[in-house]
Amino acid sequence: MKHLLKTFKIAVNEKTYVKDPDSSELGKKIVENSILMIQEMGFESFTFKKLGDKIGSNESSIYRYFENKHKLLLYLTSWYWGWLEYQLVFSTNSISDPEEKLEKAIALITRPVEMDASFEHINEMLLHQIVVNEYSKSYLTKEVDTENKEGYFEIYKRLITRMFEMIVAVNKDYPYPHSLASTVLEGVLHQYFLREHFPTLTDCNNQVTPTQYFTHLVFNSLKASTYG
Amino acid sequence: MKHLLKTFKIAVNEKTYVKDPDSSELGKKIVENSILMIQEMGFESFTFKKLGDKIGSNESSIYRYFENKHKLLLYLTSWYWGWLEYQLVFSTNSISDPEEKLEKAIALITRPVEMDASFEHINEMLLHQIVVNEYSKSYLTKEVDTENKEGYFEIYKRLITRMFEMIVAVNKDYPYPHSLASTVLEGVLHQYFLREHFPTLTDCNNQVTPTQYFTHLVFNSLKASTYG
DNA sequence: TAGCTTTTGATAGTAATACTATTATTTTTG
DNA sequence: CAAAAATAATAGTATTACTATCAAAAGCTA
Repeated sequence: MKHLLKTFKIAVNEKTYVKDPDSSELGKKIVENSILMIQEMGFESFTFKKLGDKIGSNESSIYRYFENKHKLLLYLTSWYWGWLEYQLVFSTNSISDPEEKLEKAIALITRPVEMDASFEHINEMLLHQIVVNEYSKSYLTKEVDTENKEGYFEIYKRLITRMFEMIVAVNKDYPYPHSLASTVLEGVLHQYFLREHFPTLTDCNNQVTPTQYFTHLVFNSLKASTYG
Repeated sequence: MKHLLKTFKIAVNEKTYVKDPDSSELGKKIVENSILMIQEMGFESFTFKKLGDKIGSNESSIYRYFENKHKLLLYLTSWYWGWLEYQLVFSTNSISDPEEKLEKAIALITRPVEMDASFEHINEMLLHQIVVNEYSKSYLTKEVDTENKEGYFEIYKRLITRMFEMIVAVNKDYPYPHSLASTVLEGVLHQYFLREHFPTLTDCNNQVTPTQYFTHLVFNSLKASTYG
């Protein structure tokens, strides 16, 4: 995907970082290599000490950018959702037919991630893997309500709301548009996870895409006026 | 729910424990109080040391029952899925009509949990909360493939397979029965979570139940022969 | 380019976690 | 009652997740 502006920036909640990692080389190195390391060793094993060693920098320097690894995860995943939202808006904006628009939106949200050369220090495909494997951990915490109030999940919520609006535009009488939107957003991560680790629990594989499954799911839910 | 046999026992993978917690008073105390504590403070803050203090027992004694808290979580969640599976089989067994059977199955899986007096040391409602908040963490790990091979997720997989079979029995031409089954099982936990922490992202509330939403979702997917 | 500010690095230190090992004590049971 | 099993107590280790302090380097500015 090509951007018109070279200086285009994904805006994430400023509370996720102490110092904007986009503002320095070290900051970008922290983000770039944290993506590589979290994907490689998993969020649990990942530490700022190890990251410091890897980038030839000091643990204490990393703490000047992110309070802790939880906040870093919030930063990375917010960035991902912001990036996805940008693509969603960009590519559905001009479509006026509601069904076509929703179909396009589902395709975009469920498709395999492609690299985006606009952000040199971010490997979007690895970041997608991180979102699949770790995103739930960012909200399945005792602090979720506080953090929600502080706006850490705004982008994700906005994305779901956009899907909600597109669903309503197709069928204003469908009774569960919020739940359907959140099911798709969360469900697609789950199907990608299952395809990798529990292939017998999903139909998604080399022949069948998550896009086909979720398109079928959503449109048949919306066509129906019976049941429930 | 009443059982005919007082000695009825949910069978979980023996590898989850070092010594069967059902085999002693201390074991039952560990299980009972770990449920209370994990629900209260969250899995991350929960430690064997704190549990030991709470039950007036020693940390080292707890290690003789469970290798670590991850294994304890696998034990607790496996127990929950085993308990749910038992209820599912029990209450759908006698139903011959496939649609009615599937409808009953969805209702059971999506309904709010009721207490079961057969297991005195287990608070099923709190355990359900734990499954909602922590289950993903048991498989979103770097060890998932090894642990899957070792059978730690067998009961959950069997539950999904049972749902899969019921779906196929209703419509053998539906192209995504595995994905639909896994979406319902995982999605219902998610909807319960959203209802609690992100009410704007779900339609489930005091008026609308997860059962209604998922019943609608599944049956309209199965009725359709078009799309996708 | 000297001098000031900002950034980064190095070192040290703390409380807690997640264990393991050993030994002592209590409880069970044959 | 003795032996075995279970539990408790204590100590110890490596690692984590930080915080604090000070030194060095880089950048910027008069």
